[in-house]
Amino acid sequence: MSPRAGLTTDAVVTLAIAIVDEGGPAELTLAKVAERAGVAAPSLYKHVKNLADLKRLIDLRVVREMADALRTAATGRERGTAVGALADAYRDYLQKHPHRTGALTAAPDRADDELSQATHAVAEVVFAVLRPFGFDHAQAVHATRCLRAAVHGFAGLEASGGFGRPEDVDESFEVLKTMLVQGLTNYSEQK
Amino acid sequence: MSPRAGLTTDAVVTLAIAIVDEGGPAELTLAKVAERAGVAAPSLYKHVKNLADLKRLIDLRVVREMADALRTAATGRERGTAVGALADAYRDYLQKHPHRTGALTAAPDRADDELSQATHAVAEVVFAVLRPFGFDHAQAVHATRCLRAAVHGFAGLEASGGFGRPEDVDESFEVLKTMLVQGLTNYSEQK
DNA sequence: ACCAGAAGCTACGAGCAATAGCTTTAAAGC
DNA sequence: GCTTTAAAGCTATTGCTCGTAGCTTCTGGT
Repeated sequence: MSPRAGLTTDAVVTLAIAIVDEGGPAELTLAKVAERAGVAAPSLYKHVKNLADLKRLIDLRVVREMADALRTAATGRERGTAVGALADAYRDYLQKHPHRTGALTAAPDRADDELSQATHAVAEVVFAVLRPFGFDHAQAVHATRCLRAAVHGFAGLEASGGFGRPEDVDESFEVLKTMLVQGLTNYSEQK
Repeated sequence: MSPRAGLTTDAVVTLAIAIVDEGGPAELTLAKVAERAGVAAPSLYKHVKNLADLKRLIDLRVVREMADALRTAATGRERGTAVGALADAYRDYLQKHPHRTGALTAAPDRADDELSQATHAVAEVVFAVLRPFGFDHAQAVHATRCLRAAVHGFAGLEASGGFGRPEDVDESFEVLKTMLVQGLTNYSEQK
């Protein structure tokens, strides 16, 4: 089944992610992946359709990892605690892998079922966490968008070095979490 | 002073931004800019140091435009109204130019005075809007980060097509604005 | 032992950024 | 009005990248 038993698609993706993590998405090049794999560049096409496909596979893995991280963080917690844990997990992930922000920002191609499902899985976790707040469906969608936007925005800006000032970023994030929990509570009580 | 009186640096940047607006940042190439300018590619180097420099000039213009838009939106308004206007203006700008999100996400190089000053100008507007809330300096920094993160996150996700569901995005943004204004108010009253 | 297919290779073409070095043109000074 | 000078443009070239074509080699199954 696999002569030389060398590379696999997963291994290529792992090497590619390492390059992204080290130098950012712009540094990703098939030539560099091939070098790390100890292989000539064209050989990669046996495992990956092309560069765009490789990027898609990276996004897919990142989104799935994030979904897992969020699920883990949310289990066994409720309401404000769960929201806070979700936010912390999201931020932690991007702190550890700041160059992966793009994978979580890009909208999945509508025709890409695998990736669409993976991003859907992320939304599912958030939905589940918001359930105890008692939103109706439309409200839950609005609340999910707000939560995701705020946390993703914060973590993304932090990851790209957008917070230049010396003030403690952890404290800023605490303020944000408080705002969100209070905001969600108010939103669920009103109307 | 200018033989042929053809191109200027500003004109090159304008053409480049048009390309970004049409097809996204990945589509930007010196060859395409040259084609639109009616000039051979190497001629561009008389007006721009290199591709990275061109990208920096694009970012600079975008950040300055955003600062202007926010300033305009904030003038003559106060507290909640001003915060809402700021948020709307930020979102409006990225709705009209969805491919410019990157310019507002990237942290300015610390050594780049011009760009640093431009981003500082944006923060100044937000600071000014938050002044009536009576925050101390550290609080103002935290509040600015939260406000920016939430609005930028929302507008950025919307710009990249991240809100797939049919529910009204305007309404989601109204919810977010309400949360922010209430959150800022609470934050200013507590402690 | 053999054979089919997967995994690797070399060679090549096209597109892009960037540099070198030359030519043209327009503005400024006399 | 002519000359000078420097900016603005050009062609040629290099190096890097993605991607394809086509060949070779190794492996696993029968």
